[in-house]
Amino acid sequence: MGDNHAILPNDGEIDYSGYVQQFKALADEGRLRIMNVLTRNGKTCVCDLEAELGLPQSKLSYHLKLLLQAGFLHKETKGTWSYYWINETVVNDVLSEELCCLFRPN
Amino acid sequence: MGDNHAILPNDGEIDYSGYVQQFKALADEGRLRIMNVLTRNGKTCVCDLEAELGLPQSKLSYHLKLLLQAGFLHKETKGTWSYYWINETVVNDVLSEELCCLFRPN
DNA sequence: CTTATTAATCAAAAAAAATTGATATAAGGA
DNA sequence: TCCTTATATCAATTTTTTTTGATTAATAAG
Repeated sequence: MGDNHAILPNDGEIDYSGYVQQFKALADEGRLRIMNVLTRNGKTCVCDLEAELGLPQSKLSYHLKLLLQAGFLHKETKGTWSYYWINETVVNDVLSEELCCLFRPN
Repeated sequence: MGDNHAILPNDGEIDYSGYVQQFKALADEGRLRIMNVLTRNGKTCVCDLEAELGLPQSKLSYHLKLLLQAGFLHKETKGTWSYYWINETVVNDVLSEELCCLFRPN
């Protein structure tokens, strides 16, 4: 029990569940491709993602949900359309600058 | 096909497999705990990790292999002991500075 | 009000990953 | 050499995740 307690938390004090959820969300090629398209194109509706990625609608919906739940995406619904875009704050808190342009904007 | 070709690769040009492997490696609480212990303690042998983490040996070996294959760890064998430690270069290329002290040193 | 469109949800099946206990390997010491 | 210790590997099982196709819900347009 050292003085670095506040800086280096002990193993027992850490709640890993949020990190696990985030890394799981990124641990899939389809979802990384979604992140990449949204990084390049900005706010996009599901139907356009469907066209751009060539993914069936229900599959896309499933993967978008995981990314959204992990906090990596924002979502807005307008009429029957749903738009998704990158939550830069969350992405930047997780990913390195080296991954900029690939999965995080700017 | 714009001029930003070199900076923003198109979806089709990206090989995601390495990224997927890396995020999969991090997408597990046991493995994040291993990363955290190694971040805090530096080079450690498997038997000490076993004791510190309370994981059965074959399970630990399995998870260490995944982290090693993803590039996040170095490994050195001395006699019957195997020592693992963080590959800071690779970790830093993937994770944000905010994750410093948790899963990446310094 | 009927029909078409967009997207989310659901349940079943398929695929992938993790756990377990046993066995194998390899080094070191008696 | 024989025994012990440290670690890796293997095969079988269990668990988790993903895929698929169908259904539902909600809006909009005619």
